[in-house]
Amino acid sequence: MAAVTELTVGQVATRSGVAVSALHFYEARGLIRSHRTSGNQRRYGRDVLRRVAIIRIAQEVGISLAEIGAALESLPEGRTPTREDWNLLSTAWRDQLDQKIAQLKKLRDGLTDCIGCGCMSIDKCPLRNKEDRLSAQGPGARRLLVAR
Amino acid sequence: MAAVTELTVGQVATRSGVAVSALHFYEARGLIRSHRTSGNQRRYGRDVLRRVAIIRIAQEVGISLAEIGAALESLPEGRTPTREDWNLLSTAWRDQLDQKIAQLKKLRDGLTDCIGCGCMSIDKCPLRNKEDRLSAQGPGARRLLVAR
DNA sequence: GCTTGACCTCAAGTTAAGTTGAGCTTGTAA
DNA sequence: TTACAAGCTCAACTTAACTTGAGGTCAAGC
Repeated sequence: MAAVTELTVGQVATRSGVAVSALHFYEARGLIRSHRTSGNQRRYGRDVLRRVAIIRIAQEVGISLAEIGAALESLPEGRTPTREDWNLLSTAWRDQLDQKIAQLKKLRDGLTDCIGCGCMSIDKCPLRNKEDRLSAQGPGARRLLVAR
Repeated sequence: MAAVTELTVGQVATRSGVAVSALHFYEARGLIRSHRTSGNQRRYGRDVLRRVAIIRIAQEVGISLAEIGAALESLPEGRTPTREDWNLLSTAWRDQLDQKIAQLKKLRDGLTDCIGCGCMSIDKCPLRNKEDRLSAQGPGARRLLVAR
């Protein structure tokens, strides 16, 4: 064990808590990169750990891999985020998280208001009316699922 | 147009804002029920509107169709919720929503703390360490977050 | 030098929640 | 009575994020 500069997939998997297959997958999606040994095996620099950590955090925030990839890509030279970059990314992602939280809170308040009210009787419930409004928006109105 | 007691799929779709195909799907999953005309077309009682409204609300809370089905099923006689039942369901679901909100808040606070900190150096970040614990749950796509 | 565990590639499977399409039947308004 | 919108069934497709498996290679310890 001389220089511990290079990591195998297995080592990255162990240290990051992400399956080998997931790492392959991220690489195929362009989220991480590796170079190969003469025997065609992947070797990673240590910065891959940071990258993977960022990916997982962003995923928890609810960001899709595609968006994460775009965010990383949009960094100058597509580099692994420095501390400065990370501030930008995490701030943006925190804002998204804030929005999501706010949305869920609104829904919860709706639910709370509904408990014990006459909602189920007919037509009065704010939650249900919200539904109605959606259907009233034109012929063949369809409720579109908002992308995450 | 005598008794307006029975609804066709199309009518239910229009009034609930849910696509016909989705109604078929819910029926296949046992979430709603219909009876058939002599010509094999579906007819629904009006209570289906209430059921569908409940299903959509629960989905928005982040409950899966399977869980929604189980909840409805667990009602005595598998009936469409009365106001009393609805109180139970909505209370339970609100609690789940509360938990989800709390979880996201924790994540946000973690992100906030991380902004500008030395997280990216190595091993110190609370978010990263949390990740380590969080690995390995099961095959297939993992739904980490609330949809929408 | 051989065995064994870690790797490699590529294709196909998985889950959720529906949608889309083909081919055929019903119901209703003119 | 006929046209045509609305319904029916069933299979296959969709997206995201991976996992699983088959069939074959690499590397390291004994």
